[in-house]
Order: sequence, then structure tokens, then C-alpha cells
Amino acid sequence: MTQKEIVPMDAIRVRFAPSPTGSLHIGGARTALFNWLYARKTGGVFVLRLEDTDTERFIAAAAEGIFSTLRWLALGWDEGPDKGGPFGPYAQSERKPLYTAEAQRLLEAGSAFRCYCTPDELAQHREEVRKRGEVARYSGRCRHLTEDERRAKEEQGIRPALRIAAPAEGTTVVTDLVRGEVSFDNRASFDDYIIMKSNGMPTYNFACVVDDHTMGITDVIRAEEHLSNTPKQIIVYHALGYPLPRFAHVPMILAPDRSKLSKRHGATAVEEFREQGYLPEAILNYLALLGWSPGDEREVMGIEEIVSMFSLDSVSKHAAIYDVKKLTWINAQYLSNLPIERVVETVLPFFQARNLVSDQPATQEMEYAIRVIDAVRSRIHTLVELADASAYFFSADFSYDEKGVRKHFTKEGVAQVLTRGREALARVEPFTLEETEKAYREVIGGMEISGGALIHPTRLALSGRTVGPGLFDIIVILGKEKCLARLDRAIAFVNACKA
RNA sequence: GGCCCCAUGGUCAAGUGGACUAAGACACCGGCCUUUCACGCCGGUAACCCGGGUUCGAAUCCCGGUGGGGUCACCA
Repeated sequence: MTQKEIVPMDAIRVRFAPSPTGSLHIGGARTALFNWLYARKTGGVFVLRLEDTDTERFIAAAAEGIFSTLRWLALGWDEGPDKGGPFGPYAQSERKPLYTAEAQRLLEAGSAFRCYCTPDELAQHREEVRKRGEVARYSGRCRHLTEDERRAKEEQGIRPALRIAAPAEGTTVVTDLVRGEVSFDNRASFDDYIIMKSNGMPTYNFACVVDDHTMGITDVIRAEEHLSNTPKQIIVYHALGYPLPRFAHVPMILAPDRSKLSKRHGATAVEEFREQGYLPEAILNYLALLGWSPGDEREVMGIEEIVSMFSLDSVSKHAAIYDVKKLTWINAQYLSNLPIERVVETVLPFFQARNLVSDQPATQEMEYAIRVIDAVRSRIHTLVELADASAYFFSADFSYDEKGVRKHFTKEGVAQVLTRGREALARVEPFTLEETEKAYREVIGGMEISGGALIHPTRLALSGRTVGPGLFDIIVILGKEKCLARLDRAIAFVNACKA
């Protein structure tokens, strides 16, 4: 390897730039993930920037919500609004002077002009043009205003917006890391669009360019919905004399009905998945597989493994429909294979919300919870299911499954069978898996009944359910005292039914 | 409607001119294991959008349709 080859190229800098108008949805999370993966893979820097130039749609709590969701996903950033960095501030609302100055440069160079049309006028114009079946584009009426005309407008108190003087012919080519070269017909693709609103705030296509350049962003990785914005932005790059970054437009994530993701599609916010008991590891793993593949048969992969395999040129070009079923399967894989401590840690809040475990559990209480979790975790898919399937270990306050009652508590002689089981368990010492099972097998043999004839009613008596971990696991975890009490209760229940 | 992108089973996907009688995963269906449900294991159903080219040969390259998606705001 020559000296030249080992000199690092300029560090990669990527950014995720959410708008604080709502919560982080899975599409945004996937974009953040790809940026993060690319930064980790290349040893680059991951920047978080807040695109909060829309004062109308701004939601005060949204930014903090997005930050905390990203943190929960463990997609940490190197520079951002909360922690600063050498290219701050990282919220667009705090960068107004920059946009104003750059817009001024454009104005002076004749690459931008003031527009005094009101939103109403523009909307009306669009309407008329569309009625005629023509393409609605800005008329250009303010592009060549004389000094006098402009002064007259100013005197009327009209605050102008700023428009870019865009080329009306030729083509603009976007070189994209995932799509190759995409060329746009300038005339048909955009017009003299607004770069500064009359309230002094920049619009997206302007602020984005100024920030990406001034923040030293080398690779703009974003969703495909921005592909058709890119030629417009390139116009600004050229007008301002900025060099172009590399662009990579990753495929969109669509709802199961093939439409763009929105609230009406059920859970789409990462927070909702969190509440439903999905692990961040599983969500990240699933999202990585949406639009990207390691190229072989691997599916369940830790984040480090994903980082090591990740590459933008193995990102697919077509949109992906997200499938909760597969996410759920991956989640189940993590729940049954992750170190038990990790599962315990994540499920604890779900247990506490159901008052299964106290807020400050003592060592003994935790040890019990761990045994329960370990017994249950391989047969559930989410933390919510895990908590539900564990409830009877913590509380005897449950009713019997109806079908189970019909099937196992109505048979002739059940009370007798349960009583014999109870007596056997009462005598077992030590109360271990082997000994309890041995005792039960003896009852089964002695009564000349099938194993199920004792086992099924006992399961129902102890848990209220017909499904769950192995019966003797349940018995041993619960302990002798609780088992006897629950069997007594069940025997009484069966007798009461008969009467 | 203009512009742009995309197109392998229901879904995610491998595939970059011959190894394709098209991998793997989820889901679904069967079987095994088991005291139950899961897990696990074994097996099955199911796809190259259509039409033209190019080529000895096309899922793969080209063109045209069709379909889906995105975008056309003083939203981002």
C-alpha cells in the first residue's frame, strides 16, 4: 500500500434533518439509520439538524420527542442541537442571519428577485392555469419589476418573498449513489420558486442547501421523495458557488396498501412500536432489511454486524412495503436469544405498569421475575405479550379460561384428580423440577389415568390458562405454597360448578 | 396532467448475459417433537408485469406499453 492510499480522504459527514412537526415514524427512522450506518461504516460524522423553519406546523414537544426516540434506538449523533458542535447552531430557526446573508448575495448577483405577489393571487393564478389544462408555474410577473414598481409595492406595505431566478431551459443532472445519473428537464421540472418567505424564513430547498454546505455535509442521504427536489437545490448550489455533495436517495417505505405512510395505517410511529413492546434492536434490524440486504441469507443480525456489511450500493432502488409480521418475528427472535439481563431490563417497565413488580424491586423479587421471564420468553413476540403471559406468576387474581374450564374442569372425577395431585405436591421435598414431576407421575400411574388428565387441569388451576411453559416449570417457579393454594381454589371451583 | 423514479412469490429480498428446473426469510399449509402453546426440525403452495428487439443464449441489456410510487406550496 502506498503512502498516498493510506492518507484518509476528507472525513465523511452525513446528517439526519427531521422537522419537528410530529413524532419519528419508521420511514424517518430508516433514513436516520442509513445515515448513521454510513457514518459508522466510514468512520464519519453523524450530524443531527432540526429543520424548524415552518412556524405554522411547529410542535414544541416534537423535537425532544424525536431526540428521545433516536436515543432509544441507540442512533446517537456526534453534533446536534442539544450538544452543539463546530458547525452550530443546529436548528434552522437559529440560523436566520446566515440565510438572509446568502439570499442577499443572490439578490445582488441577480440570481434572485423580490416577488410581491400575495399567496392568494398565486393560488388564483394556479387555479386559472390548471383550468386551461396547462402546467402551473410561476408567471414571472415580478421578475423584471422596475425600481418604481417595486417602490410602489413597498409603499403599499407588501413584504416581498424572494424567488430564485431559475433557468427555463436545459437539463440538470443529479448524480445519485443509488440511482446513477438522473436528468431533469429544467423547464418542466421547476420554476422561479421561493427561497425566502415574506416572514423572513427560508424555505426548505434553500435552507437545506445553505446548511448542508456550511455544515460540511459530504453525503446527502435522504428518502426518494426528495429526488425531484434535488435539481432545484442544485440550482442554488450553482448560484451560490457551492460545490455539490454526493447524493443518495434511498427508497421509500410504503404502507401495506402501497400508499405513503400516514397515521391511518395503524402503528407507524417508532414510539407506538415501543409501547407495543418491540425492542430497539429488533426495529433497527428490521429497518435495515427494508431496502438493504447483506447480499446473503443473513436476517437476524446485531448492529455491529450490520455496520460491517453496510454499503450504499447494495441499497435497493424500489420502495418497500413494511410488514409488521416480519418485524414481530424478528422481535421474538431477539426476545428469546438476547442475554436474559437485557430482556429483563426492557420488560421491567411493562411489568411495573401492570403492578406485577414493584417500582424498587428487591433482589429476591428480581430473581423471581428473572425466572419467570426466562420461562416465558421463548413463546411470545412482544414485551406486552411477555407481561400478559407472565401475569399469573405474580398474582393469583385471575379467572379460568372458559374453553379450558369446559375441557378440563367438567370431566368426571376432576376434583378427585386435582386433590390427589395436591396431596402429592404437598409431600414433595425438595420442591424441584425432578421431584415434583416424579410425584405427579406416581399419581398418574396410581390412578391409571393419562398424563394429560392430571396435567391439563393442574395447568388451568395454577395459571387459569391452557397454554404456557412446561407445567413443572410453572410449579417450581410458583413454589409449593402458591401451588397448593391455587389447587385448593380450583378444587372448590370445580365442586361449586357441579353443585 | 407535466416531470422523475421503480417493477422477481401476499411481503422483504438474492440475482449484474450461461452455474436459474430462480436462493433465503416472513406469512400460510402439512408433518415431527411435546402434558399444552410456543420454540426447534422436516416438507409444501407461491414470483421474473406485458410486448417487441439485441444475442448462440436474457430475470439480467435496449425500446415501447402497462402498473405502482414520488413530486409539482411563502410544508419539509
